[in-house]
Amino acid sequence: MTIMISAQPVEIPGMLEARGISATRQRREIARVLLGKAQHVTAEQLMDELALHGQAISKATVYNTLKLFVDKGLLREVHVDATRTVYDTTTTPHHHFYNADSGQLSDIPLEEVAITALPNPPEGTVSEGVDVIVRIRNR
Amino acid sequence: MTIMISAQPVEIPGMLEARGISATRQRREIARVLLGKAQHVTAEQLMDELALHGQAISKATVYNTLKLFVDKGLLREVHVDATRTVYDTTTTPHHHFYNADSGQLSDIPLEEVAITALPNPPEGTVSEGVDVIVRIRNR
DNA sequence: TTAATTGCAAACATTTTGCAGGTTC
DNA sequence: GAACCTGCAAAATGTTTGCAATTAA
Repeated sequence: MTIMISAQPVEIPGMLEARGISATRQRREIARVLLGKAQHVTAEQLMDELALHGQAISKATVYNTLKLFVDKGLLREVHVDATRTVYDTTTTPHHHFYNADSGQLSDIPLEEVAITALPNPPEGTVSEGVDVIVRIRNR
Repeated sequence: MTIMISAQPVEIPGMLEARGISATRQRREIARVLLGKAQHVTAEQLMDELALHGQAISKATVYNTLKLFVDKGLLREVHVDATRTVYDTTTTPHHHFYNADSGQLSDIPLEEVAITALPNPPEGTVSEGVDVIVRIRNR
């Protein structure tokens, strides 16, 4: 049996510091689990995942950290379901399929959607971005 | 002072029955407040509005009725904010501006958005529709 | 008169908060 | 050692549920 003590890449603390996030143990752990691969995760799924690896982190800290990572541009929130917030590790602009049957989200690369007409934002406002959600259902 | 007792159009009960909804007092009242004009309303706003007209309806019934109206195609749910469900009285396909500062939603008519490329839905799924949300911010 | 509907209060689920104790620089 | 961070438990929010009383067909 192999015992893995802190098998995290050296890059993680650096990546956090680069965003002005001090790299505490909990934040490194969450970064290791979440970042580095494209995925959509809820707070609960993250807590389960952490617990599975014997790295349980309190609810408060998980929520604090998710919010911090969103503020610092490491994560994006996606709202498709009224009940929970999904955190998306892909922070560059892109779109989503949302499977209404399974609740699953999947990414659509930006270049696969072409929007050739859009109205101007109302007076006094500026556009921050466009989200396209293609609602799908199992056949 | 004018006392208005049940100043609702005759059409409402008919509109409800046409959808297989029996027209109870509460449902007629909610239909009267909501339907017939394009708007975006939360459950709480609806309850406040009803209370304001001396027609308070219990939370359970408001939620039951909103869900019923959605099932029967009189309303659409919109999810832009993690915390609450917004009910949209416009049930035909269209898109939205979402003001992240004020939380305000506004409609974009279908024809003002042109999408000229979209990927095919994943194997085993079919598309149910496309929602475009233009996130805006006060200048 | 039988089934459907309502309303209350309690239950739920997710997220936030207050604060005491720990950690970091 | 000062500021920041964590974790617990409790609070807050929005929504749902169980069930007895009421209303509708």
